[in-house]
Amino acid sequence: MKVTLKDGSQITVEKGARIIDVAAQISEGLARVALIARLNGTLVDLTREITEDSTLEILTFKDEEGRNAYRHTCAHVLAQAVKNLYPEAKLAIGPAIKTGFYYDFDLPSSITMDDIPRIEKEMESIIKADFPIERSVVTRKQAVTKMRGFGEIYKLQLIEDLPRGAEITLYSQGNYVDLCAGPHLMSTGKIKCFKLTQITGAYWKGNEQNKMLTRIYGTAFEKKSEMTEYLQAVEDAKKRDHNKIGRELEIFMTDELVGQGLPLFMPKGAKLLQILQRFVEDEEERRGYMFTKTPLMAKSDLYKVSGHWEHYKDGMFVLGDEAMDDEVYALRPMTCPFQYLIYKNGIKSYRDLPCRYSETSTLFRNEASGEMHGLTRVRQFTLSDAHIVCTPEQVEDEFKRILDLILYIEDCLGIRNEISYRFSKWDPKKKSKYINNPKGWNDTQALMKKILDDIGLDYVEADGEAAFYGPKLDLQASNVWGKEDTIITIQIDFGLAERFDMTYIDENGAKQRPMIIHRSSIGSYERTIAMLIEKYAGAFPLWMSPTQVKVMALTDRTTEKCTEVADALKKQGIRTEVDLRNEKIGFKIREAQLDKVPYMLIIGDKEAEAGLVSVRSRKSGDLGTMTLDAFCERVKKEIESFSLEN
RNA sequence: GCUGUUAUGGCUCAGUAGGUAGAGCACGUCCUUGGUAAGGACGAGGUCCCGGGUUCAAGUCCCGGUAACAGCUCCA
Repeated sequence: MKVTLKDGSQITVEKGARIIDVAAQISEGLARVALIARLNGTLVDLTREITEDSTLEILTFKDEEGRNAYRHTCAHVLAQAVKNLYPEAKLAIGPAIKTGFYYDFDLPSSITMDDIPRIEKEMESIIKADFPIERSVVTRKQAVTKMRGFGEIYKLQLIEDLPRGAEITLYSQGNYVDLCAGPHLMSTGKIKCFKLTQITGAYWKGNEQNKMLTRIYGTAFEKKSEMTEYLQAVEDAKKRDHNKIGRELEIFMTDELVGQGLPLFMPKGAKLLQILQRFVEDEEERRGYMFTKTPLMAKSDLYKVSGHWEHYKDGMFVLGDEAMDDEVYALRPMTCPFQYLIYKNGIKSYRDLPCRYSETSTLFRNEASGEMHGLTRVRQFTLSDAHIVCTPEQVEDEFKRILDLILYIEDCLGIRNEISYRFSKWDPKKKSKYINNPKGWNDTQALMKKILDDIGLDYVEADGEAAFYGPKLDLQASNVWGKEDTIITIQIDFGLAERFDMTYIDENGAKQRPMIIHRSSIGSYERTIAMLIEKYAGAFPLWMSPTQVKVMALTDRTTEKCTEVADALKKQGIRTEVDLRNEKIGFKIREAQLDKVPYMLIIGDKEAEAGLVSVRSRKSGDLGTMTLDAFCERVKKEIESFSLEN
């Protein structure tokens, strides 16, 4: 048999040779690290035999697929251990995930982290026993009989869900048998090190109508050092958690008297928000946007026209009871309908388009109580929102302009590398969630795809993530917990212009239907600030630091001089604070460092006499003395260039 | 919303076995006038999240609520 390897080279093997033997034929070292293989494009176990001329790629822990098989096998070891310790436990599913693996169980009684050492110990002994892992292909009937025999009710449901004609395989190791597509390692002893990290609840099949099962998370590595490093990195990431340091740095707080998902911005946070808002609004104005300021609530009638009442009522804060014949109002969950009414105030000509309305818009969304998280998921937030009403021919150019603005803002914030792009489409199977106009969807999605491909954006497509009125380009970022959130979105709306009967008069005097693009530029200030806190661990770039310079007196002989210097800096527009307290300079510096103040100016008798300031940077420490003018120039240059260096 | 964990001075946390509470930091006063990440002394400060229950007695045990955290689900 001829086997073609990944590098193109060919080797000859005996018919029926197992892949592990082929690996050994290539090199002893490869056979040692081999985990699974890709045979003719399919992932298989190393025990699979070669029966025809084939292409073969041996996969190791360095390959994503190899790593997944390794961890998936570890999930089976976990399941075997749980079954040994809790024989009544029922198995659900147990896949590998990005950071490790999990397995879902239906347990007779709940377990806690205190039970973990026992389970880990049992896993150790399973690994030590080095059970060979065997794959067997069975008929549907055999699979059902076997799983029914074990009382594995969830596995039976999984078998039912398998499409007709699908190959059904069982994997066994010792006394443990699992319904599983594989592939797996050759034996349980191949697992070198693992750790169970968490126990939580999770719905069966991810559906909240179903029973809540017990999910045990874990991770596994080939080397202990790699695992320690990974666990340490997870710990370190948590130190950047905006929800922790955002409170410590007094950027925001919450209070149960106010309510869930309603953060209070403290002076530093409010300053940061103002800095970002001014930056965004100035840039938008430069790029041809007009600003509106519209009400935070409206009668339900408005949302009935827009379709939000039908598609989104549960997410709104409604005031007044329709059943009691009250006039019903609702806090606005979005800005669109308000700006559409402004557009409709007067007849629009094609000469008025594109019409770009922007608003720094406060919105209210009644998120479920378990969803709130720091500043990233809140019930009231402020979005840099805009709606561009344009002709169909202008959509492409406008879309590109929007993306250009967004990329500029990302660069200034220094977050461009943190962001990935998702093209969110509708799900034709869930028509009730969307405006039911398949042609509209297809046309708009095709247009959006063309634009994205033209720009050459690297994006992933996602079904069922669209807005109810059109497809979106979502800019996604992950937080320190590895959870992904939408930071910014651009949406092409083919539905609402019709609902609101928005028109423009074309060059021939005929009424036409415009297209609308919904977009944000910096996203919601809350969520973006959360992201910035985590990105910079609270040490914001100079241009957005709430306090840019702290002037501190060495002794009370220099208080006057310090005040003078601070006033001069403030006059230049540099955000400055003074520290005249009766404390040692080391103490004041320590406090300013912990506060992440970019620059500290220290003024003692020497400086006062020489007319200089002693400069310290939070990043590089003591920079020596210079004139105040020289310092000002340095700071201003850094601010104007949106430098991310300091 | 669901599962689990948690809730004690402004903050971070102790509190043993049910017997009305402690530390460090922060805060105030005083001493100290110090040169690039914590000088010293003294002092003030607590409805132990809220509401019920058990008990002679509840921060501690039980029930309900609220809020925070993690996961699930959701996120126009």
